[in-house]
Amino acid sequence: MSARATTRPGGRSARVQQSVHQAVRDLEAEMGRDALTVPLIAARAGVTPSTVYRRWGDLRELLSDVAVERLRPDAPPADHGGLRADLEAWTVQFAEEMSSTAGRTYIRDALLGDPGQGNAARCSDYAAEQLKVIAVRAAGRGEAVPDLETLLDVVVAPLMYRILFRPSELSQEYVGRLVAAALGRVGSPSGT
Amino acid sequence: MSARATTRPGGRSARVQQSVHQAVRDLEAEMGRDALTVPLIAARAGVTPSTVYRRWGDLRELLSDVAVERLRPDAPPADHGGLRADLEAWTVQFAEEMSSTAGRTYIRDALLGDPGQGNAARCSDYAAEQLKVIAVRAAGRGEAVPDLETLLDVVVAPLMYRILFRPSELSQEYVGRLVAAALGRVGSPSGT
DNA sequence: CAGCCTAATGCGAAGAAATTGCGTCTGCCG
DNA sequence: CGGCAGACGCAATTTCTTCGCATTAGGCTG
Repeated sequence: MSARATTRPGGRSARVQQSVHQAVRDLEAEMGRDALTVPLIAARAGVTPSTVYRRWGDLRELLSDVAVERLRPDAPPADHGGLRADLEAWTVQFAEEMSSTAGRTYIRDALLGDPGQGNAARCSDYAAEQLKVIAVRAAGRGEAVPDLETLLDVVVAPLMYRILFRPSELSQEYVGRLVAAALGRVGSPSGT
Repeated sequence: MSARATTRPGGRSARVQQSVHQAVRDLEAEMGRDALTVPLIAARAGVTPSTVYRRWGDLRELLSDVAVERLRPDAPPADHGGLRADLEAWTVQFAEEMSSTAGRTYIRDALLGDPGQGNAARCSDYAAEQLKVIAVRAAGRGEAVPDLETLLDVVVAPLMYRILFRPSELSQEYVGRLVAAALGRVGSPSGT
């Protein structure tokens, strides 16, 4: 289980978590991610190392928590008036963010320090939520929309696979082809 | 770059690498992966910790190396007489191996301790090589075969995405659907 | 085949990080 | 207002990590 705020926003636990997360972000920007250590972060956050170890277990889990937080979308997908436009815009932005050096690092961090796969699932849920918004919006316009599972399989999965396993450029044309493939599968069966 | 045998098979370096790799496999089986430490592995391998640190840098990279080694296919894909049968058989086996607890751990280890993405790329290359064998074999029979990039996008990527990000069962029916989707895309454009 | 040369390993010490027990304090709840 | 549970600070201990130096194995040349 990840360390989430279990107390109210004003509580001490919440303050400590916020302070530690902020320390991670600051130090990451200042000295680079590989220079991070628990004692260093703790000192910057104004807490003792043992506090960090007790709450997060180890550095990997802490970084995983921070990374997931950074991967959370900050706004609903933009509305471009049509399913294809919405999908393409969202996918291009997604690909850019995730394939950047920082994005890849966050994904890897999120995947790594993650005993129960919970953080990885949250990453996927973020994408799924965004896609669902697009899908519902399109359905409201009366458009036929691909299944959510299909979108994840056809659009998101290939992007993430390339980002994680096959360092290569993700051209806009390629992204467009993925979206086209998804749109060609309206109504396809899904599920595992 | 990963620590590979740069000397001849009989050299001392090669012996040390083999010994350390074997120690990792043994200890992983005996005490569980989370109990592994560099000093522990070094002691079992009959070397000093500093040797391990010098050759591999840290525990993550060592585990990454061992994981990639374990993910290497031990045999070419079986020949079932037809493209669809070959693809389905290979994909089912791939999905089973990779979604097992051990498989997931190896994938994560391979991804993690990997500065230049080299080990992750090797994982992808393993799958690509196997698929290429199947594709060439089918082409030799005169069958129309999907592009290799398409196979990776449509078959491998969704499997890996689900394994890494969405802990769920991979039914044989689902695998069959992925293969069917790939076969329906014979001659599709590819590339990034 | 003998002897040198490079590179990797062993060893040991010093520094840093991780783990743990115990006392204290915060803040929630009766 | 006072108790109680959980979280935190502190400090000692253990373990891991890094580094310089000496040694040795194995390749390479003459």
